Amino acid sequence: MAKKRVTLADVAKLAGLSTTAASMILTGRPDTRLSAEAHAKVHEAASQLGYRPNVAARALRTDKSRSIAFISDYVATTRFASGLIRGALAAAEEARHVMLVLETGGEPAREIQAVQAALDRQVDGLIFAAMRAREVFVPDIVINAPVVMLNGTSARFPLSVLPDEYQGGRDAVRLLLEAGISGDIVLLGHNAEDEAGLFRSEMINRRLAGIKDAMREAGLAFIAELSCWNWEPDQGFDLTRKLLATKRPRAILCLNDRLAFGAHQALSEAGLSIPEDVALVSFDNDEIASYLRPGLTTIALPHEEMGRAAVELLLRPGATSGATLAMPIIERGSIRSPAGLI
Amino acid sequence: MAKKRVTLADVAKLAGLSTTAASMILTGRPDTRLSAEAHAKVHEAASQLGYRPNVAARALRTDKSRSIAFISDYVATTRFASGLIRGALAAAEEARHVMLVLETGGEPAREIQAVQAALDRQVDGLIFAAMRAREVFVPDIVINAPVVMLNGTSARFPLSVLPDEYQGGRDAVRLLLEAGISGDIVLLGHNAEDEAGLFRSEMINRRLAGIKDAMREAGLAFIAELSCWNWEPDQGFDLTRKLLATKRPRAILCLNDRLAFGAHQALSEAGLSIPEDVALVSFDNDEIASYLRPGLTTIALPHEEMGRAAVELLLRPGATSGATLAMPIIERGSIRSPAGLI
DNA sequence: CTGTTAGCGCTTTCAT
DNA sequence: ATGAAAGCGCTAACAG
Repeated sequence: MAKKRVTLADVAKLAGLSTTAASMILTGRPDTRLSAEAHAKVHEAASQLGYRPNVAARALRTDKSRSIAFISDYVATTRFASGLIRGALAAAEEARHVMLVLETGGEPAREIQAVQAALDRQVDGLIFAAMRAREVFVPDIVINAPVVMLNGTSARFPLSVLPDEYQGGRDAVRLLLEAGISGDIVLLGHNAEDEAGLFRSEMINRRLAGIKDAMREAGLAFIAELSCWNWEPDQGFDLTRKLLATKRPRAILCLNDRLAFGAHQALSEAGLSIPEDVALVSFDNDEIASYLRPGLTTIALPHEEMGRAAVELLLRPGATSGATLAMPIIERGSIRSPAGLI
Repeated sequence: MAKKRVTLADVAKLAGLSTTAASMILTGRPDTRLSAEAHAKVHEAASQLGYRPNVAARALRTDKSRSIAFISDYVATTRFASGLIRGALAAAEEARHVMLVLETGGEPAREIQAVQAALDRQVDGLIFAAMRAREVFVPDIVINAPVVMLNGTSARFPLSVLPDEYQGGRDAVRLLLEAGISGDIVLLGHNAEDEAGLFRSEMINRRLAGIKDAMREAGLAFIAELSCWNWEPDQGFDLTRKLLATKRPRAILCLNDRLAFGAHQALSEAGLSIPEDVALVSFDNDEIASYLRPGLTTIALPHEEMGRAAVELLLRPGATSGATLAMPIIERGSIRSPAGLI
């Protein structure tokens, strides 16, 4: 048992050639001109022996490990992460790279650990993914490898992959307008402190900017702006219920789907029907958006595409500018229920 | 720029010692007896230079890469994956290992690719995580490293980490009984084909076995068993609505939270209140379980603990038996609303 | 066109 | 108690 691993030397010996020849043939270097016969023999020997190159040895020699690191603050806390990882994984696989996943919890000490762990393994590049913050702290370590920021930005590293929040904001308003809604709209989730530049400020500011510009251009203003710190269903519920005590909105524009979920609950409880009495739009395309009845019309965060873009950017040699990805409009039935929509 | 990486030789030179000495001191071998002075000098030099060992080189020499592979069929499709990954990541970090994450989509070709990619990188062990299937296909490749199955089993590899579905099933019934419910219970999600041994059969069979045993022991029988193929909210909704046309259950035991979510919608629509009119219990502790009003009482899948257990098992030298983890009872308000429950 | 040689950075006998 | 030297598996100069 524990058969010794087959090495390049074994292959070369079986093929009756030197390891050099075997190496060149197997790595498929174009500039070399070995006989077709040699090629055949080496490939034959390799597959017969089940040869697999030792990546550690190769990395030692070439400084290329065919692996990248995906370092994120949180991976499970938010449903966002999995889409990001999935997309990144798919792109890495296509490029025949392997991905190390590391989580830091946003703690500086763990960030340093993570970056060093990755660097110690000679990764070919690093992705810093942000689930929570927008401006990401990247430990002050010399990083001799390409870096791309995913869903975040950093002063040190210019390459970022971001969703087009501004346009997303505009689209949300446009959907309402196109459904013939021209007033009595409330905004749910606006938070003054965000605008002041605190928690996830940039991200939300862009979204908000798009919303407000579109509203202004249409000559509209919100009849109420409900703000809260925590964008969870219970907040959406409470705020909406309170709102309904004094106002009767025609539409509620929610800053994320979880808030919309809570609003949906409050609306149902009040006997209001969606979308006839009040329409709902929101952002993210959270899983719950499709669970509601009617389904939530939402401006999606293109997580999978973002993950994919980050890896492609990382692996493209001279990449010089990042990517801003469109947020797809997912129409379900919470604004209007045309034939064919759920 | 692009300062050359500092190597062990640099440290040794600065310390005025041989690389041998530096190596022994830095790796902290106990059996060697170098002078305290030598220790001090080497450590001093290392930290001054910011020395970091090259893991690839070390792996080449020692056959230990301090990395493990996490190979799963699906990572993003199910909300399960992230908990599993998160737990595994935490345990790996504590053991100073790094984790490669690979996704196969359950396709044999990709499974082979993934295993080889991992093996090529000399991983110290592999975890096969199953999100969909129970019995996992592991490609027939010689794997000279420990393997543990996570949320699945394999004929080839005996070490598995599984949730205690049987006890979980019993607990669900017990909760109903303890709330004084003693009849008119319906089972939602039972699927005859599962019992026949198809899709995720084993997992569900154990859960069902626990439920049925507990029911029988209490001298109870379901007044209806609603089966469906796809355990999603819309199915739960349709089935429950249909049920309500002819029967008035006192409780619905749902085989997962998404089904319960749909049942909840149908119940609310019918003007029935939870838990007073009908109680709800289910399984998984999906995120949505906490979003509902009242919150769903559910038997949780301990994903994070499972991920953690898998890594610990993998890294423990002589591990010989797997782990079966308890499914925690998460009491919210869908069976009864005692003071303090949401 | 092919083979020999010299390392990549590290650990580990084996001498001293 | 410490160091010289060999070698893990591979690739890249350089000869032949």
